[in-house]
Amino acid sequence: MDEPARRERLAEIAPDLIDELEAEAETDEHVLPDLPDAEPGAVVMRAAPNPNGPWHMGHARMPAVIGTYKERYDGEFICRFDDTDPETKRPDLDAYDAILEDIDYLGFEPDRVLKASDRVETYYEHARELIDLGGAYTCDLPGEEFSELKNAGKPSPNRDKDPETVREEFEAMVDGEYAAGEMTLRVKTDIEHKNPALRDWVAFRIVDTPHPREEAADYRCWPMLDFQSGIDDHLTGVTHIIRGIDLQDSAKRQRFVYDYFGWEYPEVLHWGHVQIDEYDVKMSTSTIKSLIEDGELTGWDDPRAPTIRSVRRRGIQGEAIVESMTELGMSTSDVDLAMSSVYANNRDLVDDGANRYFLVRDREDDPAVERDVVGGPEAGHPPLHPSHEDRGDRTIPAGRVVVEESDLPANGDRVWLKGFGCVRHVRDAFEYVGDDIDMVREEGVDVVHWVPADESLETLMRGVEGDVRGRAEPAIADADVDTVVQFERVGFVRVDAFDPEPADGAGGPTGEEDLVVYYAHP
RNA sequence: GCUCUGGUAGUGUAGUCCGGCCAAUCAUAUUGCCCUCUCACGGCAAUGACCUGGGUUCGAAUCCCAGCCGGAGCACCA
Repeated sequence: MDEPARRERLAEIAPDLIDELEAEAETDEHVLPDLPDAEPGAVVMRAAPNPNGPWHMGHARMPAVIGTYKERYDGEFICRFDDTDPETKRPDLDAYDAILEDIDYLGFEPDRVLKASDRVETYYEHARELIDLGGAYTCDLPGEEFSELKNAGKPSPNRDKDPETVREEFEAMVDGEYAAGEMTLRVKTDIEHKNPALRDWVAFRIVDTPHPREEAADYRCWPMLDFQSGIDDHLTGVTHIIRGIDLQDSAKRQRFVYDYFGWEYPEVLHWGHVQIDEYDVKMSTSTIKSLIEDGELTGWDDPRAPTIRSVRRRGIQGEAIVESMTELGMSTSDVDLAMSSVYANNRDLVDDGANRYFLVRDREDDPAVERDVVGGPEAGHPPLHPSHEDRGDRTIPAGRVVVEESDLPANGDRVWLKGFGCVRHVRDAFEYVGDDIDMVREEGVDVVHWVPADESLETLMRGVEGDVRGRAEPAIADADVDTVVQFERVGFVRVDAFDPEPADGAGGPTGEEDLVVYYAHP
């Protein structure tokens, strides 16, 4: 009895059990916990990336989780670029679109896209209001001096300035009358708060370096993340903030501002850092950036880089990443994501569509070896997909063939060239023995992949572990660029290009190849 | 140093709030078997965990205390 039949039968004998079964199946699909106090149709969340480069794998967690909740609660997904530091975390002008593209690849589309650097006037207005409420003061103490006072629980001498002076000095900050480091605007919190991290934090500071965006290049007085983000979350109606544990204290800091304004703070969830196994390269935007600049990596989509673009180029579906990311749950402890989990999800997605081809690898420790085939048909005809015979067969010319050395049988032994037939290794040649499949089924002859020596394509297979060269069967020329195929007994790859241009960095095509593929996973 | 926060199989996760149905769930991983002209897909099975020590209790992964180990913040970064 198959699944639908079983269900039908159950519906006849115990209709109430069916409801129970369906209810269970539904909750099981929710890998992520329910959001606290979430009203369907009234959930607003934001991803707040810093646009300082394309995303690495760790960044995928935010859109994956927000997007998944958005779908569950029919909520809103805001993408807000927190680009308020033109200097130390200087925005990269290409990164805004690069990040939106990465989100799109993951299968989500933000309902709104905002840039903090467009909203500076709004932050100024709220700063003025906060000053009038007595909630902020201008402070000209050097950071180190303030830090000492703060750690001792002692106030800055500027703390009790009257609002008029504060207002004047803040306007002077806005007007660019101070140089970097000369003046800040601090939020008046509780200078004796038991957590030193919350004491009178900086809301605005002066940055001399102009913002790279032309629209924002004239501003010198910039808000700090906690101020900007706190104001924006309220103004854009964010109901649920999801962020990393590095921002654990942010909510506590921002609450002081919310209290001054009489606002209600959103629900907050924190999660730990994600580490990903399998990569040698550290998962950090700046590290990857400098490796690319040094030519160690061929770009953001180099298969050795732990970036979204890299796995995308390898033919891994965004959905596979989203599934793995949501499976990580929402725990506050640091987690390791096993790439094998992404691979397992991806195999599910691509196996059915991936046509099969042969690639004979030529590696130092397992070189490709050529042999003449004596006798037998002119070509082999393995199917394009074992589960879809309707897709037809490939044609692989025999004659002189190439196999991987480790697949070469000892002299006098037999091997089955898949889709062709059984041959015996005799005096450096393959003598055709026949096509009786019982030799495989009952006599234990191994089945191996092979390609013709002459008609095959010079192939470069790029992967996490580095580049591998080899020869692909001619029929792969029928595969479209950008499709995922499976090299039997090797793994899934994405067809990247035919007759590729040479690359400049370390690794990549030399220009002599007929085909470049990117290796996804076994 | 001060302040947060966390510790369930290799990895991730459920269970912890409201103690018993938990000799602990699911996924992935690994191994073996079946299927198979792929080491894919599919099917079956095995492996493998409650940080430690006390306490409360008839009973503790769950409550309490202490300890150990980890992560984060204490920036004019995000």
